[in-house]
Amino acid sequence: MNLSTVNLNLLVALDALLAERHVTRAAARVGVTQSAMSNALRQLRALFGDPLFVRGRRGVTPTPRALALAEPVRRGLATLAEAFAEPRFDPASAERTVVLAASDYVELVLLPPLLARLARDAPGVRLEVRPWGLHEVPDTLARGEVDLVLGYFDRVPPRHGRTRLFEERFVCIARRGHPRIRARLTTKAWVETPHVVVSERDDGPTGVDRALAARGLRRTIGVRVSHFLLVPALVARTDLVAALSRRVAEPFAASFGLRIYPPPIDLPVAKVGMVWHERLEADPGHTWLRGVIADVAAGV
DNA sequence: GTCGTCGCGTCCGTTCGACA
DNA sequence: TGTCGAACGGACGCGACGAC
Repeated sequence: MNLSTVNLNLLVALDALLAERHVTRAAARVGVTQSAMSNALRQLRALFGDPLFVRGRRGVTPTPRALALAEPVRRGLATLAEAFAEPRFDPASAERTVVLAASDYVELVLLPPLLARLARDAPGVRLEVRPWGLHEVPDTLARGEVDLVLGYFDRVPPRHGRTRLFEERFVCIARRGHPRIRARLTTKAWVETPHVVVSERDDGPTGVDRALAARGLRRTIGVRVSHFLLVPALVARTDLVAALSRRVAEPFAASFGLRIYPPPIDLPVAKVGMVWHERLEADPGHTWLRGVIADVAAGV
């Protein structure tokens, strides 16, 4: 039988007739008139080459052929109903790998509490983190190679969703025993001492540079690196200084022998967020994970 | 965008068979 | 014989679709 020539609504009618064994009640069950149900039965009879139902005392009685069709039709309709049902996501039983793109800074801040939460609530959900800078949304997100990007985003492409996660303040760091910087950090000493700068691109000023420029100041850049976690080690072994995210500076200060200073000028507050492609907007698993990340971020 | 065709469903009326 | 329920046919409306 070529299914493309069959009106599959007839199976719904057949299922109702098998359940009700009464044409009028079967019609009411499906939501059509008795006449339409009678017409459906006529088509079913032609399709299967069998009367399927014969008149009985009160209603109709199924033939052996109709009874044989009952279970396969019921199973088929149940499968279709399941396919059309609203998709659900059960974190406790889900098996899924989620690909994130994030800088080492975001990994340091978010991954430990996020992994602890996943281990507790969704042990089958695994994370794969790809290194990525802080400021730009990678093309891999639109291509489906990455599920979620975390960072500070200047611009988000169209057809992408975004959520703000937390704010980050900068502090200044220098090694203990630095020849120019003692108990207090002055603007003059900070600007004149060479800096470690974290930047994935070398063609533009950072937020710190723009804040300095607004005051007519310009700092000396000693070295540009691409990893935040490298900064404490470089500052500890050289006379370089840095403006660094507070959440990175504080955990490393004691072990690297660093001093943390409040910035001598007001620095902008960085807003860390997550970005995803619109095709994942309604995905139940992705929606759940975004909620978990937002919840974890609220506690960092 | 308009028009004709086709399929499908509704509405209404009629016929037929089973049964109390 | 009256009632109930299935089957059938005709008129009509509606939406999809192709041709122009």
